[in-house]
Amino acid sequence: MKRITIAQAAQHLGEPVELAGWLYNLRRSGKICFPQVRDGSGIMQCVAVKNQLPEPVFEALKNLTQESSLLVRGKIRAEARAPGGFEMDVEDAEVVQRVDESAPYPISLKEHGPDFLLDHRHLWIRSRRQHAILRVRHEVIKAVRDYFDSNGFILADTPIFTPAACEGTTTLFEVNYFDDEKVYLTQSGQLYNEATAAAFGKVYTFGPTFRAEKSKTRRHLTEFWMVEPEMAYATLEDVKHVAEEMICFVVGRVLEHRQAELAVLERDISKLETVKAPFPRISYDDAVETLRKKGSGIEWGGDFGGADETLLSEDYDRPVMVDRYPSQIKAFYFEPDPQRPELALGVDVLAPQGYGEIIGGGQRIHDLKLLEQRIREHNLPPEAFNWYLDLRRFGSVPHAGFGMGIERCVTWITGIDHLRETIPFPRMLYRTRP
RNA sequence: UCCUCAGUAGCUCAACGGUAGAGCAUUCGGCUGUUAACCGAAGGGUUGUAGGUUCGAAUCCUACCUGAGGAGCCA
Repeated sequence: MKRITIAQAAQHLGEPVELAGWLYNLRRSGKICFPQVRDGSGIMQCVAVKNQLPEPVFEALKNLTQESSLLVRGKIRAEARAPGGFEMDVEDAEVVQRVDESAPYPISLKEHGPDFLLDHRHLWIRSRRQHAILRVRHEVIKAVRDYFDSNGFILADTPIFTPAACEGTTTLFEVNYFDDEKVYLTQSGQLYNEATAAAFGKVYTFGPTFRAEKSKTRRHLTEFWMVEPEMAYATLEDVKHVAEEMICFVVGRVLEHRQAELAVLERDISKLETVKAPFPRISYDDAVETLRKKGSGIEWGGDFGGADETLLSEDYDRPVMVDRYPSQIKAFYFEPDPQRPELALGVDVLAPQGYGEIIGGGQRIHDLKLLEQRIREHNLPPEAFNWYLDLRRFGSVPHAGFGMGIERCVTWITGIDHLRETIPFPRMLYRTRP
């Protein structure tokens, strides 16, 4: 008998097929029962009728426990009464492993608190909502990679163990293993991206990133995934264009391929359909002025808080780009604005509906003398940056890039309220298990 | 690191100074179209920990532990 996935059911109506999965839920009467089987691709309601099945098969199904693994065989037909629109008439079934009732599956279909669910994350990811979120995550990552791959970018991965900080040493995880020097977990692949961009022209890195920030908010993870493109012979304007085009591509892909998942999550699709170029562009100066009119206490020279980002984004139906921040609140490598050297040629992209910053990037300093000066001003160890300075000694060119936090992007697109649900196993300040 | 809130049955919660309860889950019984099925019954508790106030504390006080939200910082 042919084994199919539930996602393939519509192509196999009326044929004898086998599903291999787990018991999602079971409703039963005396002589009929409705096991709902999930197999990772979907959920199929099955119907088992007592007088149409061998006694042991019916009894085994009728008394099966939640999340027991099983094989079911039968024919699938369209059925309006079944969730999903299809239903299998069970002709045979085989229990692979029965969950013992003395220690039943802990996650019921009722409500649970976050502490309990996070402790059971290894099981929680089986539930419908988590399943939908992680499938959107997969689509976002695939779309991001497809976008860069089809626009001339080379994937050039950067190291996880790094000898120096990108943006300061306070938020680094130290690794005590290497004999000759202190090594840290990467907080950004950007410095290495600049090297690979000078080798390949347009590159991106995609991987995990670590920040030892004592952050306890719904927007932070200590370990998160970031995609970082970098382009040689590029400016701030190129970054804005690529960021805008990439976001539109990613949102379009999710709308195209993940309608079912967005429906499970009850995402208001109309809030995503308006995500089209061009995105509004405002300067930091104008943003501060707007915020002060809206009642924020922000002073020129300060960075935006979460509330400020929400205030800024609420005027728009698509992401907004804010550029030219004061250099003092940006990393050492930002190119100064030639018209106003106190400003950095950096841009942040703020997602709509208060989801905050999803992209940060800009143009890098390409002048050797200026970069050396900035390294001194930031009290960074010059010897660690010697190779980085080589990039300004050997064919330095204007170049630019950005980083997008995958989890923040998925949080926005799925419309959920906490980014911990957008990664299979979140790592947070006080949570490293499972 | 700081501020706020919360810890009661496996889970979600109620009881707010006077005998610790409900729904779900589990077990048993009933039901041939259920939709987080329903109906009946049963088992299930050192109220986060330690001290204190009181005739009496889940309830009030103190400290600690754990978690959540937020600030700062960031994607």
